[in-house]
Amino acid sequence: MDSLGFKHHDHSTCISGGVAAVIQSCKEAGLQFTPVRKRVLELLLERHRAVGAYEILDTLREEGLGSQPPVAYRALDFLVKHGFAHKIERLNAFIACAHPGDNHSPAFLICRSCDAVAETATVAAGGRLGQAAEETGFTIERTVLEAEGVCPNCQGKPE
Amino acid sequence: MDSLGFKHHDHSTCISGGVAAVIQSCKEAGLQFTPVRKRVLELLLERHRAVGAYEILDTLREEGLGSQPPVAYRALDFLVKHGFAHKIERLNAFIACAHPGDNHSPAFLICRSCDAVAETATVAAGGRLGQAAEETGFTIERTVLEAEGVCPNCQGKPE
DNA sequence: GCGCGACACGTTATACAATAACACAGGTGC
DNA sequence: GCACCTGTGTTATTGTATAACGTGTCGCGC
Ligand SMILES: [Zn+2]
Ligand SMILES: [Zn+2]
Ligand SMILES: [Zn+2]
Ligand SMILES: [Zn+2]
Repeated sequence: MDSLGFKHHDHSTCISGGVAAVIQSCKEAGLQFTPVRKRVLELLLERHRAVGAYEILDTLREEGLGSQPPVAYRALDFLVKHGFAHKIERLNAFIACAHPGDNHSPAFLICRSCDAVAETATVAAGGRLGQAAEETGFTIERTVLEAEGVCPNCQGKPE
Repeated sequence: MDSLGFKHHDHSTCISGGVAAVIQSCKEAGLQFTPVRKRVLELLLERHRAVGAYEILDTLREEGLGSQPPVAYRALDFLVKHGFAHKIERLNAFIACAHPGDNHSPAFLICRSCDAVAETATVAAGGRLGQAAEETGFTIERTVLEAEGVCPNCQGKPE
């Protein structure tokens, strides 16, 4: 599975493709894909890993697109809200979505050595937990599923 | 399942039992269960919900057990490291473990209305995600599984 | 007894993450 | 013009977490 993420790939098409897909989605949904939002999405796609809000903000500041935290957070909130990016709770950081457009409940594999993050899909309230929830009458609305470990490229590396 | 957590129960035994179990574990493993660590565990058990580090710290300060953030974080790190408590990444908060002693990979049901948190068990690197990881050669060491929704007691409540 | 390392604890300072609150600017509909 | 909505700019503040350094204590080998 290519989109699973630890492989090398043509990164420029990865960015342009991602941006194009989001432009399309916004057009269809009547959302405003403003310059700040676009730039933040590009930054996430460029980095291709989880990025902290303040790292985003530093870049925006250098480029004159905004210098205060709310600027970055508002753009990130927009992207997350509409499924174009995800927040990695474990890292308090953000990453571009690997399959924008789909309505999905993502899961992540996080490498603790190189910080790479791969997105994959889960069954919405699936498996064991969904079962336990149903038994007790708990209604699941959203799940966070993040696995931490070592990616194939970092296997065997010291520390 | 009683330990799943949204039901009423005898809370005093819940605390004393939890502390006793941890004392026992520490004795066996040769760990130091110091006053600060004990008090923090008690606080988590008393609250019986996710508690922020600074809320813990406030109480420690009132009781003269420490006044600076590292005091609370060190105790919490100890408890988490040895499986006596867990961090809820989604809330940036901590909760006492419901089955201390067992070596387990916990999952949580978080009520967005009343903030109750129930701990349940998962298969270690289970299901879909474990499969995807194996296929790509990713080694999972730890998983975060947190479901957000509405608990049975809050179903139908306004807002 | 003495030196030493391991570990817990105390304290200062700082970094990083997130939001509240208010002002302003541009469109759109009437 | 005017009300309304959405996005942006800015100031200030709160919340979360760690770096770095010093102190005290205990157990161990000598
Ligand atoms: Zn996604
Ligand atoms: Zn890696
Ligand atoms: Zn547990
Ligand atoms: Zn509830």
